[in-house]
Amino acid sequence: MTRTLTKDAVTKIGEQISVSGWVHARRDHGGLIFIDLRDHTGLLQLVINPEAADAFAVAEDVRDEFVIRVDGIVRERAPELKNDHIATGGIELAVQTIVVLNRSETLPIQPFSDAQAGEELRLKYRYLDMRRPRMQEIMRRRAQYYKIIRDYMESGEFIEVTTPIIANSSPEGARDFLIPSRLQEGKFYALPQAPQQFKQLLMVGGIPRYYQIAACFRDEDPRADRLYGEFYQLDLEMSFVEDGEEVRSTMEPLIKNLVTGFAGKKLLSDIVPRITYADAMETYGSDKPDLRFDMKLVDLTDVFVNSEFGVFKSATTDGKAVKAICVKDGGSLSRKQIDDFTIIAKSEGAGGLAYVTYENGEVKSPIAKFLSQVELDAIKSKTGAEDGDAVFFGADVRPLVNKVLGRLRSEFAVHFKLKDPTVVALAWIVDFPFYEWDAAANKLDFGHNPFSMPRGGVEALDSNENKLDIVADQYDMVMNGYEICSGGVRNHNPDVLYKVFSLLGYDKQYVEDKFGAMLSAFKFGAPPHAGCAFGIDRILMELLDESNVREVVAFPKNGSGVDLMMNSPGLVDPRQLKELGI
RNA sequence: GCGCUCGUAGUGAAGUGGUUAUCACGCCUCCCUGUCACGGAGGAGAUCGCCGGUUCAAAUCCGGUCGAGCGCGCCA
Repeated sequence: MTRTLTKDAVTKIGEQISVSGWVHARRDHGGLIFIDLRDHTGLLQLVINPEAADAFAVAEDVRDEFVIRVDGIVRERAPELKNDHIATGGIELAVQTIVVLNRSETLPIQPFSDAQAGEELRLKYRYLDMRRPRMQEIMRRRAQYYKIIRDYMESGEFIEVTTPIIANSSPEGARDFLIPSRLQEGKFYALPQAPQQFKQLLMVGGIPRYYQIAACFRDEDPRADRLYGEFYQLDLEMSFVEDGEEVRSTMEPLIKNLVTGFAGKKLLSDIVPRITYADAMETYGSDKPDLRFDMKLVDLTDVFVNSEFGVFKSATTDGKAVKAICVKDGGSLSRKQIDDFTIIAKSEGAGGLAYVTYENGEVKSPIAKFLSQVELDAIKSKTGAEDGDAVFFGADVRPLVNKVLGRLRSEFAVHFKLKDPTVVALAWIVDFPFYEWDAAANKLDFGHNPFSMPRGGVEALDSNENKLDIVADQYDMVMNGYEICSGGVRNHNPDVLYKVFSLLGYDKQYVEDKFGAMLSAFKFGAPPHAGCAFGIDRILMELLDESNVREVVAFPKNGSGVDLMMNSPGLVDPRQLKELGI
């Protein structure tokens, strides 16, 4: 007999059917046994009467999560016996035979309990955790998400190309996963951190638009929004594109559709703002601001040029700044809570956290006595503070002030619950600086991506006195404070590529050694091109309201890079090592 | 590498110096013919992550260590 799904049993009243699944629950009344049979479509109540003696004997021994096949007659339940809580609650299966297809030991975790097991156990027994409805839902949602992405890219005439997984170590960027070569003893492959060079070579190869849901591998410590080891990007590149806006406007509708159509959330604004990196840092203190709430940073440096308050006055010269954020209802914060925010400010490098609060038209503040009335009035008018609000200050070198207040802005938003989970705020952050100052190494370094084209080309590289002022047509997309995409207009000119590296002290030979394929390819008519890559695990996490990327991945590694289920990484046989010359 | 937090039956939790370490779920045995979170009676199950210290007395306090989560560094 063909197998019937539990959800389809309702259409077969009076018929004999065969159903397979797991024993979800068993209720033994002594002379009558009920079993809730579960398959991927739902639950179906089985009724086993003593008259079916063989089946009854089997049912007495069956336990939760046994895998069984049952035959029986579908019958409608009497009105008083119907169960509204399940889709098949109007019917039940009067069982004739039960076959145990597989037994189950008592599960080490209870997937169907309200109290969910700790993550360590869930990952060790992921195949059991996956039986939970929530995990089942996430797997299906992920597949739908992939389909929407693929359909969009295909309709935009992007060509899917699979690039090598066994590739080369790259000198810049994240730590590589290395693979020793057996045939070329002493040499190594590496797993790609991203298909960056391959996709650029596809452009030279005349592929007009490329995309791939690409596996990327990085041996860096994870975070809640960052997986260890491997993760997936929607990677794409477009040829003959000289302005990043073309990439941004091409991809924006997909992301909007994922937000509204796929996730059913509201867009904060249908117009996705373009914010320069410089403006983002000045206004939000972050290059990935959460725009669901305002709380902008206000520059008050001018107010304190002649201040009596030394801390502020001394921060008005030499590239320093006095800035503030106004926190609505901030006056409700307790002394203890302000102390906790002060600890956060200090952890970001601030010396302290000055503040004023407004209550019944009066200013209350530990620093009020150092401030003139003119200054107090300016603070109030420039920040727009009202009764009940608090204004917090940062006074130090400008980038540090931005960073500290940017962090506090996010923390205040969490405290005052301003991050509406039903709303998604998108933004493009554009014009990233090409170089940045690496304070630890005391040298110039690449800001984002050495393969992007500095605005102005070679001339800009030569003419700019301060190399930190050079920007690139390089852009990130930000979703609710998460960086979800990074891209740029690429550098397809060998001379410019030599030049950008030479400013960091790398000679021609170094560039040729490391990027030989790209350099020689660029000598044979490389079209201008631009692209980007979306972090699709992270986007899915945010769209499905998960606070941890591991929740949207079938078999993630834990924070120590260990697969608790498979026990990887593991030891290998010495003979394998010998064969590899290790 | 660093910081913060956590680690108690199979699972999830309670227990902040003092009897036999508590509860729920799960598990085992018996009873039960309309349950669907079935019910009833009984039972097993914990060297309180590990090592050391303080104390008359430690799950509880202290030090170390291992593991986990979050954050920083890192992630072109």
